[in-house]
Amino acid sequence: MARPRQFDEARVFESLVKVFWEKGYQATSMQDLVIASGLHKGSLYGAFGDKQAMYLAALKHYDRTRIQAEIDMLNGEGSARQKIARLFDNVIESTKRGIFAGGCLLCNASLEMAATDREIKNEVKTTIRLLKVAIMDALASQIENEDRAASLSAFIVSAYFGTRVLAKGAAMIGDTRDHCLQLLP
Amino acid sequence: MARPRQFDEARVFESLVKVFWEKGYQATSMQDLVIASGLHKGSLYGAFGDKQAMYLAALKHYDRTRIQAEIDMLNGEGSARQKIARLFDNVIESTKRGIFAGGCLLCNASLEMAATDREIKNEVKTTIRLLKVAIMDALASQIENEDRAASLSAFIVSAYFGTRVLAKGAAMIGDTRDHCLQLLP
DNA sequence: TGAATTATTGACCAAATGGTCATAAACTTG
DNA sequence: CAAGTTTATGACCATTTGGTCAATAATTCA
Repeated sequence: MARPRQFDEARVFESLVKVFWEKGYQATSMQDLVIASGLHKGSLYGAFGDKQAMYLAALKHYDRTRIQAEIDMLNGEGSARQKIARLFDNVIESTKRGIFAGGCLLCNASLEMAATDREIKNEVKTTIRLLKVAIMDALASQIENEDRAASLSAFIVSAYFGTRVLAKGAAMIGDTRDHCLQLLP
Repeated sequence: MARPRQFDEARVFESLVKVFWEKGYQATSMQDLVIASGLHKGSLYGAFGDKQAMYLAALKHYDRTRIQAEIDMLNGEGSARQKIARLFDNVIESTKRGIFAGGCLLCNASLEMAATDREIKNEVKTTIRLLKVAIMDALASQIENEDRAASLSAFIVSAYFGTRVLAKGAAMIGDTRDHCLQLLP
């Protein structure tokens, strides 16, 4: 063994997430990352490799905290209605609280990076799938037909990401939740 | 009067749209714009002012061609069902044809630029509103309750943009259309 | 034709970009 | 402690960035 890391990895991950979440990949400079993380440039490159790897690490951290929290909620107690409602309520609430204008790093990554970076596309794909499965399981208790539950969950994911786009441009999120709920029995 | 423009403005607009559509704002360099447009750097700056203005001009051109085409379709002949179905079919088709992975410049602009550029946020906002109104009018023939038509149209816009996000990351667009149609009488 | 006005061109620039590297520091194990 | 190994540091680098500008060319109107 040798000299151990002196920085708190979790805290560094968190700072990278915040910068990329707020500014996106291209608009974030190494300067931004240095300032946000408090580390020196060399340390960042030593720990991650390059800027793309930093983004990927940040995205994965985001998925395993923010998105996983939604999945846990979907796997928890409550009716399907309650769970789906809460999924959208969380978007509405974060928009109101102004958390990067209600944006979502996963959603941003899909649009900004999935077309050009294979690894990120993979991460996006698998995380979206996990979210879809969690929704499907949540619906299972109330929708017998498996195919119907599958396609309905895909649809809810779609509507969910749509709110994330609209949150930044126009404020028309409110109705999306109610109409999704109308589709439930 | 004096020396007139020598380049075909429409063609230049179109080339700017394509570059920004494919790469986004930050990832597009002036070099890219110079190559795509065939103009020299000085001419571009002379005609537009700066890079942000080029993006805004490209976005407006996109809105007045691609988005307007959807709005025209919504204002045209056919039942509400047919029109909404076609809205989503167009996304599915462009995804299959590989047009920038089914992406949408308006959607990208909302996520990448609306938070930092007031003018672009405005353009995004008003265009989304136009789209929503067109959908509402299309629904009017079959939905009496005006409030219901309004909120349903907001919802469809949301689902529509969601497909644009998913088109890049995962392929789960198909079901969205059908579920939207289920909401129609 | 010539004065006035605008467009075109491409060389040029300061600043910022992502990334490297030699050196110093800190820790583990024998 | 000393050898060995990893991390931390910040100066450094080539390249690219968005943007400017003076010179030239093309056009209009008197």
